[in-house]
Amino acid sequence: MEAVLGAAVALLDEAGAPALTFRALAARLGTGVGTIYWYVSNKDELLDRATDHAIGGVPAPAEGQPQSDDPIADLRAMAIALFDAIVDRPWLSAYFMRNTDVQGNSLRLYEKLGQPTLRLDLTPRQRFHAVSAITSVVVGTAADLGAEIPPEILDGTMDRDAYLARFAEQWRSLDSAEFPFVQEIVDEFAGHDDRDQFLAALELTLSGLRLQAGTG
Amino acid sequence: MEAVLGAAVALLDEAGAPALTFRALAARLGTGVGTIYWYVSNKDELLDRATDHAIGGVPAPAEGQPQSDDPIADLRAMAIALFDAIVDRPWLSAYFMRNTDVQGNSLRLYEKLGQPTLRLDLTPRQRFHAVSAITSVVVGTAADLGAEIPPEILDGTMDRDAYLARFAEQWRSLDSAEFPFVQEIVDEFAGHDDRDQFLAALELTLSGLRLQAGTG
DNA sequence: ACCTGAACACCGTTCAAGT
DNA sequence: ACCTGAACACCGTTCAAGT
Repeated sequence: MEAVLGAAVALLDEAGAPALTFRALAARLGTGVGTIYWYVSNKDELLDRATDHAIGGVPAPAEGQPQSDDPIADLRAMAIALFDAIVDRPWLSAYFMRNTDVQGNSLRLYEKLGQPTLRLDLTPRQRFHAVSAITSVVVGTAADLGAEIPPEILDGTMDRDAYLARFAEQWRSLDSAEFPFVQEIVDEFAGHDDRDQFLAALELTLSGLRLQAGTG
Repeated sequence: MEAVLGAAVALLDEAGAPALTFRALAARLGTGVGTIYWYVSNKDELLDRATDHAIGGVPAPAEGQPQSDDPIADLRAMAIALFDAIVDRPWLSAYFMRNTDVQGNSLRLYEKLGQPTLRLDLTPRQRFHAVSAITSVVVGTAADLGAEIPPEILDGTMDRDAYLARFAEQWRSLDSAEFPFVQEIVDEFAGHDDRDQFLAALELTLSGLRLQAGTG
């Protein structure tokens, strides 16, 4: 079982979700396709378990210094740790927290992410919504970061800047009376860094949360 | 072409992404599979165009009363309109804004979503990040809303409350010393409404944004 | 310019058969 | 209890051939 998940994660890391097929997995394990079905009842469960296996390796930053005096800072640190894990493994975003029945590690990470909210002056409902919001920012931005990468870039045929520039050029050619906003942000888009984009989105949510908790 | 996209959207609406196959589409159109490849060069492009086709039907709430005196309120209205559109058609979330080359309607909607930020006191970069953050909240929460629905529920075999209750029960059985946060929010989770969750996440981002813009 | 559908190389999943 | 791999019913995509 451990070997199956390890090989599955390896395949996903090497070439993304499409690379994980029962045949490829069986070949890597040196067995037949049927064998895998003894450990896992279908592909969804395979992906759920592989995702949870990978999430198990996400370092909990709160491990060393259990908690700072600022819960918001702890939330930020956890969110960034999760984001970094997903950036390294874009295939994670599609299956994270999909089924906590099978995803014990994901549930533990969810707990870690939520604990700092217990030190904020919020209702249970507000805490639940806050953590959902943060998770959604992390998974949402990390997901379109993974989706954004077209085959041309992975090939190395075209680099990311050139890819963005192509869009930027097309956007610049739009009528500026009809597309004032797109014109306004096209330069930002052309040179944008995904991590900055994520951090900015996270900061908006966190400052909204700080306001809601009446802290600072 | 129009007919192809119409039929594709119909298939997606009826049974989700897995239902859209070239064979099913050809059958519905009364032609051969090869025909579709004359209009579209592969499945990704088919999904991009179908998504954009559907996005074209999203009502721009700013149409009637072009803008209120509160840009934040206009942002909220646009975000909610987009969320509602995606809730009705969960398959949208995976392809929205993936390729604006082909997605003219999506770009127009992105523009509409961004325009209110022009009336806020922000830098271009802040405007870009704000709209990205809002888009990410909308798509992120709407996406796991679509993913959350397992076959058992679509069948009608089990209703949503019972499904959530099953998880809640499992969560309640966890050690409360190790999982204090999960224990704290389990009741909220069990009865949660996805729309409320989205609205709460949106509100956190918007209030962070209002703070950043120094308005109100 | 537009359509056709057989053919190819893949999938996930099952199952009778083995140890 | 665990493994095997041929077989089945599907995919997306191509292409020689038609109008």
